Amino acid sequence: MLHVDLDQFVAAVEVLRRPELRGRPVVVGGDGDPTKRGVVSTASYAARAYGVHSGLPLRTAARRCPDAVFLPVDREACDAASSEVMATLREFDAVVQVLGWDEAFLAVEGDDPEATAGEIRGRVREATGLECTVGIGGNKLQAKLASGLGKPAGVLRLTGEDWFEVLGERPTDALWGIGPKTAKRLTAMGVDTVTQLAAADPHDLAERFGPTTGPWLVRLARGQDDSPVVGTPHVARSRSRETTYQHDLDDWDEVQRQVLYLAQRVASDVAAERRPAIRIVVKVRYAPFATRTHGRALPAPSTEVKAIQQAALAALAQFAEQRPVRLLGVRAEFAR
DNA sequence: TCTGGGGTCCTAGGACCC
DNA sequence: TCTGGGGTCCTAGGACCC
Repeated sequence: MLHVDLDQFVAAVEVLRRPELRGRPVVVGGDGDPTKRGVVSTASYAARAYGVHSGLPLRTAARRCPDAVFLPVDREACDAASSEVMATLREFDAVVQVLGWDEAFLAVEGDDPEATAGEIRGRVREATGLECTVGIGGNKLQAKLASGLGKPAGVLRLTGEDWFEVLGERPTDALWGIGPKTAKRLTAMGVDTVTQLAAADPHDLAERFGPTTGPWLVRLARGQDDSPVVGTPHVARSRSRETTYQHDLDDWDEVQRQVLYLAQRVASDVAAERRPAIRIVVKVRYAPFATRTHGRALPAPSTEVKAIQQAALAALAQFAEQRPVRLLGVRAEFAR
């Protein structure tokens, strides 16, 4: 099992077009203006040396690394580069599962995965000029963790044998699927490391985290994962559009107009999908950051702009509080 | 000078039914 | 003057990932 992960993908796409940026701190995110609201999508390794990383507010990034070049995300260029990479991966004799722009799993047979990994790195570089890291593992979880540890421009193997040697003493949020909230809850139970989580009682965790999540956490810590590599194209469950406003909206009529606009954009996405939506959900983030959602089922499955806008307005009407708004979102759900 | 945009999955609680 | 126990569906919220 291989996991291919492009190095600093969104920043690398910009460097490809502007070679003079190579080696420089490049920060991509928002609309490229670090004085506005927005976060870092990808920082080049030179920028990461200043403590700039994905998810960091752009304004903070500008303070930490004032000499960085700030750029907006060029979606079309990233789409194109990603397609080229994935087409290159599909030339190999393997089932390929794409995850977003810059990642893929490859289920490959063969007794020399390091050689295959090296070949993948070479072919991707040749075809696109982009560097990637390849993780090798006995399952998707191991391969995914391996690519993260092997970055940048490397090949690393992580197996059941060396799993605890490499990860055992690390905090639980080193695992794929455990974030800061879950790590904190685990710490409160006296579980700090991967080894400790692996030794936890699944029934005990089921009571605290639910019947699915609890036992899954233990399997995660043990490096166990039997999920298959799925090569069939991804079918979206939902489509959404959202906007964070540079200035909070304090006029509810304006909020209604913005929801209608977002609903119209979602409707055109839904129409392009050629699958009717069954439910519309409106998301409101009140200043400073409290987020609420309300939804409304469509009277009948539909791709119609009017029906989707009407459902969005009905969903908006369920919000009791008309306080200043920072963010609005509209999501359409498809039938399962 | 806080905290994007686009997704997925799971949980918990209430409604409803038998 | 008390009201069980399941099962299922729907909704809102939480957490996580890229």
